[in-house]
Amino acid sequence: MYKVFLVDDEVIVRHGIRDCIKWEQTDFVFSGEAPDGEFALPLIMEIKPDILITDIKMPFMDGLELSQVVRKNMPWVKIIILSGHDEFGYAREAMRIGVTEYLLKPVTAQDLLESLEKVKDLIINEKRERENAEKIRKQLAENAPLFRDKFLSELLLGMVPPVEVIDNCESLDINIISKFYIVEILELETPKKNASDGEYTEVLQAEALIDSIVSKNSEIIKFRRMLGEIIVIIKGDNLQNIEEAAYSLAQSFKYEVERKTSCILGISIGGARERIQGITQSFKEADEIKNYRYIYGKRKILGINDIKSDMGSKKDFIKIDMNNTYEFLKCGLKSDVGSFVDKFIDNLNEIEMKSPMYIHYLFMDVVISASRFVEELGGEIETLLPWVSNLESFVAGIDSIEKFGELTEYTLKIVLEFRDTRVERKYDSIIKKAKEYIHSNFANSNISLISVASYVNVSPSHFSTIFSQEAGENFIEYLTKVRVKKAMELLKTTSLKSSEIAYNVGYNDPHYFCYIFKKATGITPKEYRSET
DNA sequence: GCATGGGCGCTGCTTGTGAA
DNA sequence: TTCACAAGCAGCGCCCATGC
Repeated sequence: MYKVFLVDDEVIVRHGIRDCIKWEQTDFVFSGEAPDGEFALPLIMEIKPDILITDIKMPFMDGLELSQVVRKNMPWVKIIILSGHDEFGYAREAMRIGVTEYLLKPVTAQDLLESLEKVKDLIINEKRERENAEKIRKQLAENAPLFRDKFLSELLLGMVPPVEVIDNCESLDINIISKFYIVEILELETPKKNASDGEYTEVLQAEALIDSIVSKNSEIIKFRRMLGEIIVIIKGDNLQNIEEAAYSLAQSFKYEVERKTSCILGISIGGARERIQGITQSFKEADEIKNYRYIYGKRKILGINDIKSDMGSKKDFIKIDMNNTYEFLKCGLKSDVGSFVDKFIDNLNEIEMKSPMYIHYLFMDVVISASRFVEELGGEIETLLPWVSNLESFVAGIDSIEKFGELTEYTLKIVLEFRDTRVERKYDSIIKKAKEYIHSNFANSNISLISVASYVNVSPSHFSTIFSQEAGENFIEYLTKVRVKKAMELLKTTSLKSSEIAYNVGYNDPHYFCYIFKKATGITPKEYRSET
């Protein structure tokens, strides 16, 4: 019910409104009346009505003055002005004050009820908007850690304009302002192969150790980009000090993590850069340095200065187009493998890059291209070339260009054979596209067979049939598998409640999520989280 | 308060069939 | 080969209850 308070100096008008409307048949209750503004004010303060109906011309305090005071002290009260003055000045003043309705006398019960209904709708809408805003605010607060990581990831990639960076940092309580920045990428690896061996626990323990170091230094912003990869942004006012701080910090991380856990920690350090945009530049350098860790060793702390000489020779290095291998795998013939590899080796001779380090690097690139290609065809490179699972030690055995040529030829032939066995599967591209769509949208609870079928331009029933045939499982089974896998990751790597994880992986009902999780894994989310 | 389980009903998915 | 249609069934969300 909405409380209505009436102010009018004419008794007849007051009684007319009070008695002519059958208040009990409406959503309104007549909560009080007064002959002028001054008399009305204390009553309004006490009764706290939802709607105030007031005449304009009254002794002591008129309707506009009263409206002004009420708007100031009780902004939620909606005001309906009754006036016998059809003058623009009054209406304009009423609008300036924020009066909701303006009615000209004489007013019938029907007119007033219509106005009251309009005001009621306004109150309901405002209430709904307030509730929605509160809900959104609450959700934002709950998901703040996720937003923080997402925002910082985008900052690294240069996707956020500087003005937005500062605004977002303020709202996320991140102190970003500094003269210089250095980005470090920390990569954690465990010797164990799967989660059940306690890999997660080891990685989480290592992260906790890194956290304890970071928490002692206010000049560091740290976040997790993905499981096992931590980004550290170091701030500093002085070029020399910030570089020293970055190396010293990296050593502290490495010492603590490798002494207290079985994790291997590799650290890539970008150059010191000025301005907020410099964070992206420093990150790009650190990211590039990551590639060199395959050459220099995974356990190393590598900075931009450590590899500058090698980066300089890259202009020659790029003469060998890395995409060639991938393109050859897509279109080449088995009979052409020999000549393709010969051409590759000729290029190597031409640019005089015969050191084992570069040969190892090139062979790795061949394997990476092959691996990418096989995966796109739905296969696994380890099945075709078992030594890939121990690539580093395998590559270390390549000691000449001849050996490199021999192994490259063998690798390409195996992958081409595999490719030729797959060409018969004509739905591969549709299934692949569908799976990619599912992986990008599984968190959306509205994803459905129909939406995916529409995305790949196939009718739902036909899509359902070919998906089951080609993927070996039906659409729902696949979607559930993707969701449960993500949920397992979130359970182990975040402190989100299981209900929040349910929403994050696309289930609107935490209970149903729990049921599905148990069905898929044999244990409940809670039991899974507490497992070590 | 949160996680989980049981039950119920609606919705959407799967699958078989037939037509274009 | 692709699609539409229909029947049956599983998925999903909601409500209520229980245990921690």
